[in-house]
Amino acid sequence: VGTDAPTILHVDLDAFYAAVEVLDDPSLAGRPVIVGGTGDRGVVAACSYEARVYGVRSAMPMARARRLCPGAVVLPGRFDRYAGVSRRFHDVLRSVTPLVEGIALDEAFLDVSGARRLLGTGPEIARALRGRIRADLGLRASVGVATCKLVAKLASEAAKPRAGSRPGDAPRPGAGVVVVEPGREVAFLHPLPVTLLWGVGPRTHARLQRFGVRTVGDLAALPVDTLVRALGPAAGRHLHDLAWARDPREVEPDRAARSIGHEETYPRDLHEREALAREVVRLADAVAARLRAAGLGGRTVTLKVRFGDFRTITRSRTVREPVAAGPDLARVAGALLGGIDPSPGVRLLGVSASNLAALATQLTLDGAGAGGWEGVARAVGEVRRRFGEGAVGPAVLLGEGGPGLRPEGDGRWGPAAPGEPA
DNA sequence: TCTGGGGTCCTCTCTCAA
DNA sequence: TCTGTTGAGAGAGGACCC
Repeated sequence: VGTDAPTILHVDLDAFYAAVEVLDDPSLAGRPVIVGGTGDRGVVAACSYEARVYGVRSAMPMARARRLCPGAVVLPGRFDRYAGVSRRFHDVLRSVTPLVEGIALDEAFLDVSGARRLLGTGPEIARALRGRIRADLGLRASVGVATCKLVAKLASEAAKPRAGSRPGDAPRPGAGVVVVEPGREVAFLHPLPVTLLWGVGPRTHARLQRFGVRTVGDLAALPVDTLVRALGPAAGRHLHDLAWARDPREVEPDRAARSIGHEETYPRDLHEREALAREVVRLADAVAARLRAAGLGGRTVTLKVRFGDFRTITRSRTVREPVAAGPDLARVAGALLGGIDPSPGVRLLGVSASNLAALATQLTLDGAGAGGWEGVARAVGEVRRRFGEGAVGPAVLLGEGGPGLRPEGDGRWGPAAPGEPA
């Protein structure tokens, strides 16, 4: 048992995508801004606090968001730009400690236990970080300081600004930094709504409501056995521990990816096998490009199909040797597609690779292994790097508006509206 | 109201081998 | 030889997160 509790920070940029858009176009300041898929099937990826007053939330269908807030500025999003800002954000964090675990573009945990001697107390580091993010990036961050990840995360949530209560109201600034002192974790946690806990989504919440659980305190009062019966052993025990602020998870700086995939929702359902087969090639090509960039191959290839009625199935196959080349991925995924009846109409198609392993490049450069596609893939990567994503790609995609990957960001939150750049 | 795309982790079922 | 046990791995689905 350590005599000194760890000091964990959770840093979260406020309304990240929308804030970047305001940064790049100051005329948007103070207006409701919504970033996401602009087409009929798009969803909200992020929105400014001025939009939240109207009830707009992330993950909400864009059609509904537009109805709730007709005056909003709706933007398709520029993923590359956000990723660039995110890199600078993480650079700022790593200037404090190497123990930074990125959770998303706009969010990270820091273990500053070892930095305290040099840089001051947790709260002092938190305030300094906030200031540097504001000065260097022009963005606002909320920071939670606590002895474990869960409490730090909820503390940063508590530090966030709040939307006003009536349309047109200005947002209310948050505390910016919220500190939960060691020993105060349970008192902080128990009054909070149970839905704030990591792992309590709509389904689990519905189950918990049957036991009258509304707050984290209610959850903590439930016997573990009851929870295990209701939610299963892993989730039951885990949530019970969290409700008592027992969260031993460490900050892990270098988490390796477990899977790499691409999926796409179409503006209209696809019914024809040929069109779907072409899409599988395109998605496989996209996955292959990212696998190669990471120097990885996948042994398991999964095809995901969502039908018009939203029923979703996956079909997967595990092969002996990791594959990374587009044609190899496409062959496996295409075979899986062959076992599926597309006649009800396919809304979404996805291809992903898992069971990842480092690629044995030396063995395959001369085309001796992995189907002989490695050399070709290398050349394709080089041509795309020099001449753009559309410069070269699978022949089957010719006449489909260019063979290559779409630029990152386009369609990232659903199909674009007609007339928008595709 | 009509539901994105990037993922992670867990559970259940089945098969096969020891 | 027959039967039961166990564990690993694959495959499918589901819940959840940002």
